[in-house]
Amino acid sequence: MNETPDEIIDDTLTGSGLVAEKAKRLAKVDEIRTSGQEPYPYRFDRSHTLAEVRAEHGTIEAGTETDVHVSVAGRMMLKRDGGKLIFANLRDRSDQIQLFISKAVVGEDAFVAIADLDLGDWIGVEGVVMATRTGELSIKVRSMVLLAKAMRPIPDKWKGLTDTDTRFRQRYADLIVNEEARRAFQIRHTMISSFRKTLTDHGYIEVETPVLHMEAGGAHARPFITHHNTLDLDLYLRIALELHLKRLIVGGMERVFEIGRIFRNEGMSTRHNPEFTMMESYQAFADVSDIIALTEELITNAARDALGTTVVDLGGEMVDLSQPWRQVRMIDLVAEATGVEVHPSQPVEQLRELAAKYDVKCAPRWGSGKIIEELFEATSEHLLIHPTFVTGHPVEISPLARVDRTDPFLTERFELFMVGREFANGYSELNDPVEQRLRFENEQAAKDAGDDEATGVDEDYIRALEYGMPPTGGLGVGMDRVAMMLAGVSSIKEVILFPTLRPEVL
RNA sequence: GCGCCUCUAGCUCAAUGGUAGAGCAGUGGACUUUUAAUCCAUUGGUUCUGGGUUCGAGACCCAGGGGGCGCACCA
Repeated sequence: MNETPDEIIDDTLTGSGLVAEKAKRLAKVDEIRTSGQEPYPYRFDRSHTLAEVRAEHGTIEAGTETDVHVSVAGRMMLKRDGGKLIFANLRDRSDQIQLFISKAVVGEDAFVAIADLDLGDWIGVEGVVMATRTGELSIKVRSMVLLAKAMRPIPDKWKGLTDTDTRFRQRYADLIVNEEARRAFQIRHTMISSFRKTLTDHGYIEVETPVLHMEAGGAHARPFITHHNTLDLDLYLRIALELHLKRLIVGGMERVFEIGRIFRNEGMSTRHNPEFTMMESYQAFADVSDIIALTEELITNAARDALGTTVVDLGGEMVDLSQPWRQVRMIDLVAEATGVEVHPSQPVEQLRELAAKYDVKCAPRWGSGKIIEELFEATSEHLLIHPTFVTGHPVEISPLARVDRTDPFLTERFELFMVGREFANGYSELNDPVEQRLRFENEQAAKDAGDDEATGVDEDYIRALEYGMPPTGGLGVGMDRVAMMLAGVSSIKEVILFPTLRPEVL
């Protein structure tokens, strides 16, 4: 190396790779500091969001200028330099508006500073609202301050980012350039806030229960295991919200819900992320029929709030959610699909034979109820495009649900399906502590037999039930899937800001 | 975990086994009503990594890595 450091710097400053680009922008920051300006000021007072500017003045006549002064802030997304006149596009969260920068108005120094901005820089401007000759609403800039210098170039100004790896790893960059990504997360936000409103309107109160569990109960799933040092105790990240929320019903809170992250140590796919968001709600004195009605209301309201319509695209078919949703028993769907009547009271051998016809492989310990569910999944689930409440799940696969008041082999339970996917699950809650203990013991037996998704006996939960839980209806909704449905996307990663990915090799 | 596809400039994409290119971004210049501004000039490469075949590899082969899709898993 016989180059002097100066020569090296000169070299990077004349190149245009990423390293050179960053070096140029760092040099600009130095220049700004040298000139007595602050490249990263602490705050900026804005008078309007861009959407407010548009709402208040969007209709002014082409070629006119108001005397309305505004201060706005955002990221500079485009710049069209015209010698003594610069047009730039400024974007904030709410909207995008054109900036009209005239050398004669801002003066020589400010004009040079603006011309020297890079796409992606955060700026605040003060000026008057106007419309150009072509009618484009603009802000005639009188002064500009840099709010934060961008060191890296933003991705392609009109094709955005397409590489899914980069989009999910660098979500910040995705959000800067991809309008659809911003839209999906706006829909997700509106949906969640709609759920909160519907529930609180019904007298529910929002609670928070532990993420760290002694026993990973409330669902069948492999848990993540972690360790608490002080207690020297292995703990599980929750796989469901259910058991703690029902303890609160025992405590007399009557109507509770939680929207929370749960964790399942299982495969990842377009529909599965290891951590995802569940909404669970429990209502004293209610049964499954009340919960079915609530579920319809929650999802229909969410569509109306997030999309402005109850008509949604379900796998290419436009469906009005405000129409009544179908209810059908799981055993009836299986009978419909196979032409054979099925019931969990049947001998397991009969169902095994039927399962074999449909290529459903049965584990030796499965009973009739579990096989019926597998048959349902193999033959019927994927056909349920329109919203459908599948009801009457066998007792064997529903350890926390109450037995159907007319059929001791079934439970008062439903799962909601749309586009062939499960969205929600609810039931009349089992509140008899003696029966609950028996159900847990069956689970324990399955666990002992090697089922690593089965749960053990939750003694504290039994103790809670022994204090008395009123009749209760409960619900669980996979919020990510509702968001996917409303946003019209086919991958769960499109509605999770930072989906789980393998570590990046830098 | 298995199968198929994919990875080239900051971004979006090209390139019969034969000198790695374009558009945007960047840099220099012209322009006071642009809209992905336009026009002229121009810089920029570990072709994911490591091996191999070949006179010659971005391309073909092997191994590894990231991602996508499908299957499995997910009551």
